[in-house]
Amino acid sequence: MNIQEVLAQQVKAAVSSLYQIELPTVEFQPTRKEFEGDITVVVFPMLRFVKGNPVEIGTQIGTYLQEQVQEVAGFNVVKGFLNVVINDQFYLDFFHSILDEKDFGYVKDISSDAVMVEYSSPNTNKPLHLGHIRNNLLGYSVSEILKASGKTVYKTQIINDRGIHICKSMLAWQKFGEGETPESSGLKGDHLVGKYYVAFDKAYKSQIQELVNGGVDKEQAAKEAPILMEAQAMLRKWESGDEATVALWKTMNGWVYRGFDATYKNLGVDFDKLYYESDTYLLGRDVVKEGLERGVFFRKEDGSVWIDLSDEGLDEKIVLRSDGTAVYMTQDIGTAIQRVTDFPDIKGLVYTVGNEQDYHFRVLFLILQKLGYDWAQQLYHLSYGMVDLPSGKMKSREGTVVDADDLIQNMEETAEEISKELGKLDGYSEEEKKKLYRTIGLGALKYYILKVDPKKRILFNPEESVDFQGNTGPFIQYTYARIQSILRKANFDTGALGKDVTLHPKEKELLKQIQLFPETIQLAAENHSPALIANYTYDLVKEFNSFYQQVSILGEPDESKKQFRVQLSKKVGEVIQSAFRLLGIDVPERM
RNA sequence: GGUCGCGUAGCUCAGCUGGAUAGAGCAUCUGCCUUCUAAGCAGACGGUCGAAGGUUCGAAUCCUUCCGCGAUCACCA
Repeated sequence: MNIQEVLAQQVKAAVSSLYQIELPTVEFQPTRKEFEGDITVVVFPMLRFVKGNPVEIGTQIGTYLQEQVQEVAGFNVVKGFLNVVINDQFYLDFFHSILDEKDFGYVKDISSDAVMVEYSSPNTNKPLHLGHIRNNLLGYSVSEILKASGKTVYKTQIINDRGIHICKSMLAWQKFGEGETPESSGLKGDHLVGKYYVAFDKAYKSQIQELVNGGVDKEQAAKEAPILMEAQAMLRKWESGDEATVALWKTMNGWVYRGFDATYKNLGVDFDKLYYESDTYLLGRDVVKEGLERGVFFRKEDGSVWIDLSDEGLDEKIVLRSDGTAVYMTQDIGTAIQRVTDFPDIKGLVYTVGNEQDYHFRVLFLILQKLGYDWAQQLYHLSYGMVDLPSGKMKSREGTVVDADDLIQNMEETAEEISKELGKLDGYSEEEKKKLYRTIGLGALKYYILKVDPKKRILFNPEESVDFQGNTGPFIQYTYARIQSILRKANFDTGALGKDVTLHPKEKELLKQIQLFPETIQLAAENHSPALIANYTYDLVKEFNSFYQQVSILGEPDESKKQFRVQLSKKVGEVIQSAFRLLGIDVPERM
């Protein structure tokens, strides 16, 4: 039981004993640094039940607590704030209780109810960029956080492997590629295919211009450009199963998948189950037809099928085209149902998709509810803000993107430069160094993105790049490395570990912060927010560095105290590692 | 135009279900490496929390209106 739960009961008991009144709740907050105390009881809300002067009431409750509760060592009252001092023993007991616990803070008995987290879900016509990185990091991290909070989690993605966008790359490759392959060009598969996506756009634009110069109206030119019409024809051939087209599609998608795999591996993300749109794009149609019979949907005169959501404050939305083919929404209905069929233990789905699709997911969830699926109550759109550049939105076809692979490589190179300047890596082999640069570079990038509230849009300035000092990944990794350095030099003697040492204020602060880890994980899981983990870790690390600076660990003459500090440092290291694992960030032994 | 989101220090961000004098980092300026890693620590400077009303003992936080930025409202995905 943490101190807040203990005190809540005791405060209620105090009020009951002093005033014969039952309080429904007690409000707490951490005591501000400028006052003495560890936890603060806010008296104001009690005034609704207990009439009187807040300072007097606070003092009376404080006196009661000090007399009756062994953990309470003292108190003071400022205005309506009762600051309670908790004795060292409480924190020491807490520390001993978690000393040997592995993965402290993680929930160990995993619920049989599962959650499926979808993330990444790229189109297969171009390489991944910074926007995808945010998506991947968020999805992966939220998955890990949900696991640590006690859920079974399946990570998945839906690969958008069909459609006009892919035909554009295919067509451009046919026209301008001269048989180029990843092997012949030395290009990564996704980059090669992306190159032809850009090539298509260039040709398309110049054809439009030609038409316009020839006197054609601009809008019409955009529809009639020959290369676009060719692409549309190619899509029709693909849908009719034309062998040559399908073969080319398979070949080029294969290149892209190998490229994606490399990037995913680089980023350190993975998936338990993949879904391909080409496999599932027909599935939703049956459901829609069935829903039509049950009156969930209605048919318009031209044969198209719709749902009326005006009762929910939304509009009518199409779910099937007049020619009977599936739209985006149809596929998503089918995919959701397919997933629950494949994994019957799923009680919820988390969709990691940008906030430009907020409306789409509101509609999707409503439709699934109206179709009567009980799990539809548990759907969550993890909506995140776009990553924009100072020049504006990233657009693959115009080449204005920060490429994922390039960015990762840049980060590693920056880490290498800084490491070399600092020159602390004597004795490391080239291989070890390389691995370390990766750890640090990726750590900087991942932390930079994950520490921001997912809802907020990120403005990424490549010129200024990502910091390595202050509230950053490397700062936290550095602290971890420092701790490991101490542990390498320390002799462990748990027998000498004192159970009744007097705590230094910094030690107490550290223990308080460690104690917050389990609830922080729960909070992060409820809010689907890795940012809460990042900020927690930062606070812990700041606290440790301050401790490290003020208090000598290995130089402490009292063996009992020294052992305590060594063990405390070790625990802080473990929590840093556990927390960073939730963010998908590695920690180094040295740096 | 309707709907949704965002607006906190020069910049990037915290601020939990309303609570004490709104916190960090970067940048600028001071100190601290003969002692456990200075990617660090300690400090200074920097704020009409977009604006105005309202609710409350108490508002950055809740409500209303307005302003700014973004997204979205397709038989595209």
